[in-house]
Amino acid sequence: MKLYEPSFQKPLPESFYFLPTELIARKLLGKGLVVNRRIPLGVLITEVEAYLSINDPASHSHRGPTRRNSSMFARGGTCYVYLSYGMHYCMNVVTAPAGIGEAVLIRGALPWFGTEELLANRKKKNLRDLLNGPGKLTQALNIDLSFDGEKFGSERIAIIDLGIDIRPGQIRHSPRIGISRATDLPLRFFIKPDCLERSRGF
DNA sequence: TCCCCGATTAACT
DNA sequence: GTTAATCGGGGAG
Repeated sequence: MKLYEPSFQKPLPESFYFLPTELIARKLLGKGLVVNRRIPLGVLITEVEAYLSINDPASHSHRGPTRRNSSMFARGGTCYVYLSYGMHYCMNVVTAPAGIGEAVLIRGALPWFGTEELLANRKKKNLRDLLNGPGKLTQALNIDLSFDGEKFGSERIAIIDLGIDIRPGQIRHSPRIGISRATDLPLRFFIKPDCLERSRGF
C-alpha cells in the first residue's frame, strides 16, 4: 500500500469543522486537499486565512447572506467558492454551525499528487508560482463554482489528515492579504518558509 | 441605473 | 513598481 495514495486516506471527521475557526485555520496547515478522488489531484496546504462572523468587516459574511456568499452560511465542512475580481475562483472551508458565516480561505499549497496535470492546468513547465495564491490553487485543481456548496469528504473533494505534524513553532501569522478593513487582525497563517524547504520532495 | 471597489493574477515598464 | 482584465455587491442618486 502506497503511503500517499489518496484513495487509502480517510477524510477529516465532521467534528473537525466545528472547532474554533482560528484553530481550524492553523490545523489545516499540512493537511492534504484532494479533488476528484477517482483521478485525483492533491496538494499540501501551506497558507490559509480565517474570516470571522463578528467584528470582522473584511469577511464576506459581514453584511449577511447574499446569493454569492450563501454557502459561507452553510454548516461546517461545506465548500464556499466565489468569483474574485471577476475572473478568479477562491475556495474556502466553511466552519461553525449553519447560519454563522465563518470560513478559512485556502491561499497556498505545495503539489502532492497529479503534479503533471496541476502544471498543465496552470500552463506551467515548472513548480515556480504553481500554487502560491488562492486563484492559482483553484485553477490548478480545476475548482470552479460547481464546487460551491459541496461537502468536504464527498467524491469530488476532500481534506485528508496526512499525519504530518506542524508544530506551533513552525507556524507564522500576519494580517490578511488584499483587504482594506480589519487589517490589524493577524488571521493569516502559513508554514514557515524554511520548514517548506525541508519538506521539499514530499 | 451608475459607479466604485474588491479575500487576484500576469504581463508589462 | 504599475496596470489591465472582468464582474458581482452595495451605496448614492
